[in-house]
Amino acid sequence: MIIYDCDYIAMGEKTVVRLYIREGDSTKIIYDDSHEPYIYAEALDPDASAKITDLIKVSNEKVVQVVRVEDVKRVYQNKERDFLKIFFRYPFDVPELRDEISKYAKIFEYDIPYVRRYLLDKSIPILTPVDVHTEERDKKEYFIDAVKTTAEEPQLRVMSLDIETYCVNKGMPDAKKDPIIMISVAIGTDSKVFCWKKSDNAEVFKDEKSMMEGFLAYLDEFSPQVIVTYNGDNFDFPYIKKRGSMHGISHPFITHMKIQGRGQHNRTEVPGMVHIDLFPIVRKNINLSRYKLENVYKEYLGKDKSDIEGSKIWQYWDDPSLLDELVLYSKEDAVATYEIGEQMLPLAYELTKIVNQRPFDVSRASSSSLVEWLLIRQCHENGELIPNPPSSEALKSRYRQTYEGAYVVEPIRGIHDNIFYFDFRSLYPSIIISHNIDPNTIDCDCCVDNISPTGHCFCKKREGFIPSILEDLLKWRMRIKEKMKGKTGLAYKSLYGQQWALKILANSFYGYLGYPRSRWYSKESAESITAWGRKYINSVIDAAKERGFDVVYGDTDSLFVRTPVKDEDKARLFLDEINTSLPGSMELELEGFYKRGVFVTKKKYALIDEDNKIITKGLEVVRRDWTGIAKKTQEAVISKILKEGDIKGAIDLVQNVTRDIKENKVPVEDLVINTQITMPLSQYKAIGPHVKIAKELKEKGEDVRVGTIVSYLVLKGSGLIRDKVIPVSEYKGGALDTNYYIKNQVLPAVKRILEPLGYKEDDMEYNKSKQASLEKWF
DNA sequence: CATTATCGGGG
DNA sequence: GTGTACGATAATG
Repeated sequence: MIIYDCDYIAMGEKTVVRLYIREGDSTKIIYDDSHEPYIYAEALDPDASAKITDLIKVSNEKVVQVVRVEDVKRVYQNKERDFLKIFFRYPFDVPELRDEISKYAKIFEYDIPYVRRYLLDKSIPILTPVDVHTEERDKKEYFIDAVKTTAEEPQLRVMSLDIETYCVNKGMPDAKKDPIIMISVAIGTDSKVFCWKKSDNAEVFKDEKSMMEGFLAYLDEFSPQVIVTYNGDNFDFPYIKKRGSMHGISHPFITHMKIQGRGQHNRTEVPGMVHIDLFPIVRKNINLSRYKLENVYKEYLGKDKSDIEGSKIWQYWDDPSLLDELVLYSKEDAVATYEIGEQMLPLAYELTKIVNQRPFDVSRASSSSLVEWLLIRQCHENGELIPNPPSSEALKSRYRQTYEGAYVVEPIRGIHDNIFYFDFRSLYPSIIISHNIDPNTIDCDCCVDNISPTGHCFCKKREGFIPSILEDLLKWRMRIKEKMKGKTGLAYKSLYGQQWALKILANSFYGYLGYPRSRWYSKESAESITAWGRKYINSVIDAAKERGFDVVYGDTDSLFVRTPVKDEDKARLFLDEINTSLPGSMELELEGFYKRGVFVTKKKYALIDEDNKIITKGLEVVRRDWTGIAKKTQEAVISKILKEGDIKGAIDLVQNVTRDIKENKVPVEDLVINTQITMPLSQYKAIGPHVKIAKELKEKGEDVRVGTIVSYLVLKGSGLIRDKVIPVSEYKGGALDTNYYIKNQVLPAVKRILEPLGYKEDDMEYNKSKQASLEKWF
């Protein structure tokens, strides 16, 4: 069997953990009431223990009190000390009483979510095959014994889910009025669409409610352990809950669904089902210019799928001759989601196993959180107290202090051909290990020969907590890479996921040390790492130059070198030489070859590979509140530069666009600006153009609400932008503010690329440069 | 210059 | 859930 999820409930006087288990083909729940919530505290007052024991508080007509207090010894900051271990009945009693307790003692481990606490204390392995000893009590199975790992490796049942909704209005659908018209699922290559209009390619129901019930019956029958969605946290799941409750559907999927977070950025889960939202995972782990499902499917999996513009979906639903196209589109969305899931789930599973927390949490965690959970686990296993997170004052001051970051070579600006991209990926982990960098080894009084370029000394006699964990991770990764050799299929996939997960974790330690919210924050450590890093990358840059490479750009751990022709042997030779000279686990890798690149400034460049695939860093900004003309012009400029290597051509292109704008040759739809209303109109302190229009439309009795997208044009005039805007719906021709469209839309979009290459705004604007020189002349 | 507001993904 | 995102950019104040 395999434990794939867990949560807790209050049952009578006890807190009971529910472990969700896959056994053979079925799912079951095992209960555990043997773990009490607790925190630690260090007494400030000789009577602290008695005073804390006597604490009592009435909150919401419930009596909250401490269950008991024990005296314990724990290691904290390298010393064994006396602490109080304070027990509670329920996890939510902790926040009720912790301020009171703080009056008598300094509290520790008071903010560790209960399920985390449980998994930590009991060492329950998640997603690892186990045998669990249980006994039956009150017709429920109770966990009694430690788990034993077994060799059996059951697969979790995975299903993807996607919904389509009906929405005529501008903006995103509103669950209060816009119904769900289709629900699609995919399991492997099988897929299915539930809908409520006649179609031969879907399972048809009489209305939305019965369609939802049909879907839920299917869900019960298949009972997946894992549901993958694309942005289900913020859209599909909350939408289903809302519509389901409105219809009075009583099903755990509807009634027990928990939506955490507010407004945007939710986390949505259903007890006993692991909801993996692929959108945040893909965004964190793959570099793309856009993250629409369609883009990810094409750029990451190399597959096409049909696309229907969101605002037009209702038309496909209303027109019986188009309905099947919508059914197909919906089905393809579910299939694409499933396939992306197949690629990303091994990583999510392996991260889950390494940090041993719930897959739901792990799949949504930042890499700094993952590192922290790993450190917490190790710290706990060492019998030490977990350091507290920073207080809000400490946090503020941490955010204020900055330090010198990585070495970034100012790029040779312009277009370069035949670029090899070297990556120094394990640079920072290697530095941390070889120099034993840790908040607790810094500035010891016993060593003098391990001093960072910033002047901090790190102890060589005592291995640091962080370097030791990091070293284990890297060794582990090397073992996995050995095992991968000769493996195929599922075994390979799982190992690949494992080494990927380990790499992500190892590469996050530096960031963790410099991240202000970290429990093991150490600015001095972080800046010593970057200082040593600058030293190493510089030595590699020097070596590259010595061998006749043109170093075009370098940042932190990466190096772009230009060669007259693509000479892979030369690149490999250089790599081998460098790697024999580098210490320990430090390794330079040849990550790729690009036939052309344009380097603009630090952190801003675009590259094109031999398959004409373009990747950009820091340049492209695609936003809904940009006009079509700005987006199109930026895209054309990047493409012109990379595909034709023609900067002059790009300048001409921009000049032509500005001319077209001045001569009113640009279609009006390319000049429309779309901006969303995000709060009630009365709450706005700054009245932007879209708010001004929204207020006017509301006056006229139009349906304007939170979520409405206002589409407007900017008319010729003077003063603030909001004083010269008009809703697209009311535009009947008339002079548009060509200057605004040029100065505030098109030029800013292309300036970020062309200006650092030596061109001025005036060079890009039609007639401008000529006029300026003429004026001078006369 | 400081403050306020919007973007992303989803239909 | 014993934890509430973020970094960049534009317009107003």
